[in-house]
Amino acid sequence: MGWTTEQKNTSREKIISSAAELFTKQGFDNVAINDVMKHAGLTRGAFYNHFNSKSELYAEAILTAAKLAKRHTLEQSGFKLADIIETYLSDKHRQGEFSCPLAFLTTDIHQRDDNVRSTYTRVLKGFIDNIHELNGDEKALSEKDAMKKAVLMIGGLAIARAVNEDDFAERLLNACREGVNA
Amino acid sequence: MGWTTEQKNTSREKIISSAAELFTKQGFDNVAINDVMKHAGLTRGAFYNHFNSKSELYAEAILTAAKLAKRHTLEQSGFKLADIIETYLSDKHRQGEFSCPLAFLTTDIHQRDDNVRSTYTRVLKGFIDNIHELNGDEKALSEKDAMKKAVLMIGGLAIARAVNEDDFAERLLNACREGVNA
DNA sequence: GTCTATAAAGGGATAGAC
DNA sequence: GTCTATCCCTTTATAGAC
Repeated sequence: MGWTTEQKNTSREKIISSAAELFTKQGFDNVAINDVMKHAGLTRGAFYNHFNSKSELYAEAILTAAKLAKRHTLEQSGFKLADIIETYLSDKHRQGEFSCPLAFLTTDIHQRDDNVRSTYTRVLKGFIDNIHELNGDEKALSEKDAMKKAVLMIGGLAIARAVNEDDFAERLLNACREGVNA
Repeated sequence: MGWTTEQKNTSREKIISSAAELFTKQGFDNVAINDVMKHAGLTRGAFYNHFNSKSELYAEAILTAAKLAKRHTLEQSGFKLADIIETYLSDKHRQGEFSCPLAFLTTDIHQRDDNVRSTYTRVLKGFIDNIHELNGDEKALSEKDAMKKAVLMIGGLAIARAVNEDDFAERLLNACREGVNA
């Protein structure tokens, strides 16, 4: 039989991008391997030819979801920090039009294995680094200040998504927008 | 047979306090009804005599867990806002020596039903109100400022718990402590 | 009200054919 | 590499005895 590595890679990519979307929006436990494979146009049995466990896929999905969210955010806002904050702490983000795994999966991560938690930690560090870079060299940001901004963005979005009152959530996002820009 | 309402209430309280502890630390999906009942010294079958569903218990557990966390925090710190922040954003809290459901369950809530989300929303509003009260009348806090403090506390703790590097988590908590006090 | 037993469904992981 | 079929375990919820 002729299965090229290219075909295998294509399947793998499809699985990961499906997982990125489903896991980020629904969390680890609410998504079955079957869901991911169906979404990727494959069946269950093929899964273990690409990954050793659901958890391993989850870690990959977090990386890809973070890249997708970053791309989406920059495309919407350009490279000015204030605009990026506006996009990140927007109602559209809260509604899931796009989805940053740092904010959508925050408390899910603590329940997972070390591989997943290390991945999350790495992505979070990248997020904080980006804040430094986007801030420009003008008014040298301390690590503390960058962390505070990151927490207001990620934490603010996570909390606003938990709340089931739109106007209250909007006020929360608004307060955070102001706080990050301060 | 003589089952008094008092005995029923005692059982109910045991179930709820067990649920408060287990759910808050492990999330909704990682705790089975059986776990809660065992922890309460009962068996599965008795559960549905007290609650209609796992989700209904979860909502009750969030209320009780919030009260317990508040009590613990105030006992540790007294009523000065700066001390309370110190306790809330402490390594002990991150390690689960006590557990605020707002921070431990943040992204879990979005996956649940409206009853649970309403409960979370209510507890969060109470948290923000407490910030106002504890701040004293001296320098009238705006709603925005109280929300920013709440997000730095709840979000900061939630994120610090996801991270699996102690020193990085400690720097995060530290940045938030400074941010809330500012 | 609590117990044991069980129904009924879901999901992670594996086996073997193609 | 992907498919169908299946093992096996967990879990929510219910039934009926005490």
